[in-house]
Amino acid sequence: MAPFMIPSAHHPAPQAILQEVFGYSAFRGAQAPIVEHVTGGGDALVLMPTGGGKSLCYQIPAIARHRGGQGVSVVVSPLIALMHDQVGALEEAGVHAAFLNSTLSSEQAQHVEREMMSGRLVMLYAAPERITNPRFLAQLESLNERGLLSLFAIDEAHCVSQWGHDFRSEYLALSMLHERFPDVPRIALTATADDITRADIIERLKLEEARVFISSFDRPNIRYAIVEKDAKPREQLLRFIRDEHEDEAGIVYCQSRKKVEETAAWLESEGLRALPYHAGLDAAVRQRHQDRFLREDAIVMVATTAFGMGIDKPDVRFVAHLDLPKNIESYYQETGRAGRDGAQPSPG
DNA sequence: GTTTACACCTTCTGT
Repeated sequence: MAPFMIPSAHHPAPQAILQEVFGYSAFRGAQAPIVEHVTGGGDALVLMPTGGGKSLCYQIPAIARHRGGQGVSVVVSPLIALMHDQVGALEEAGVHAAFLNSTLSSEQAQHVEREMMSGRLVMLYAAPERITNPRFLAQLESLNERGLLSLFAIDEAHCVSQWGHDFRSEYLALSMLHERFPDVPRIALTATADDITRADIIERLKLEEARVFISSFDRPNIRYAIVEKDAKPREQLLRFIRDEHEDEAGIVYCQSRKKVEETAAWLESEGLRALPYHAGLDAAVRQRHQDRFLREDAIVMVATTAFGMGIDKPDVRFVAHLDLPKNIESYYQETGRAGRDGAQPSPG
């Protein structure tokens, strides 16, 4: 048997949870020191690329601390779809997790709140708008007074920097978690963080005391190429797809909804299976297009930035940008959706 | 200059 980690006085060994709950025999990369640090009550900022196993970095501490009698971990998540995915996977693994969001009926929400307030729940997922709501904060206070508020995990923490300043201001209000619950440890995680974003997350979330864990962001199977636009960029794109990615799945990013629709329609008229995706489309249409992209082969998704977070398709073979992304992190984040399976793609 | 999402159960009137 491999050497095992020495469990702390109060928590079961993380390694045992990894094996028993998730079925893995060993931690990858920096997971082990992160899990140990957070389980022991330390704050952390985790920068780990797509596919690096970020979720386990807070889920295993949450389980360990719950088993150690420390109660409920609260996970801040930006999207309802992400909450559904995570909670579904945890329940399948036999972990008592739930979300609170606007898709629940009031009866369902009350049930989740009872599970939370009793301390039976291991992990509760919610959006920052819910977390910073006064009624919800009062519930957290009550939980904390009884020693049953175990951990805050801020998932996709680049949203603090990306959205907090204008689009979703509640992201900035998350700093209150530290002020109101100074003894509850916090872990923030993201796959996107250059120096500026990282400093902004630390400042906005008041994570100055947190230990920072930075994994390598090199994705060796991704090739980056910048090509000068010629007079007809759409035809250039079509040649790129036909010549280099015939019958393969890929994503084409455009800056505006209008350009998404025009480009998708044009590619389709040229015989490709292309679908548009942006936030102005009907929810049912968005869902249908996303499902087709995930399930079928060789779909080209033409999208705004609305498409991407939480998309876990292993065989995306190219990510093309018809317009320049706003900044380098956006570009890195968007191209990062290619080649999750490790095979050789070639984004442009 | 564009594009990104969550949550609210809050009011008024005439019968």
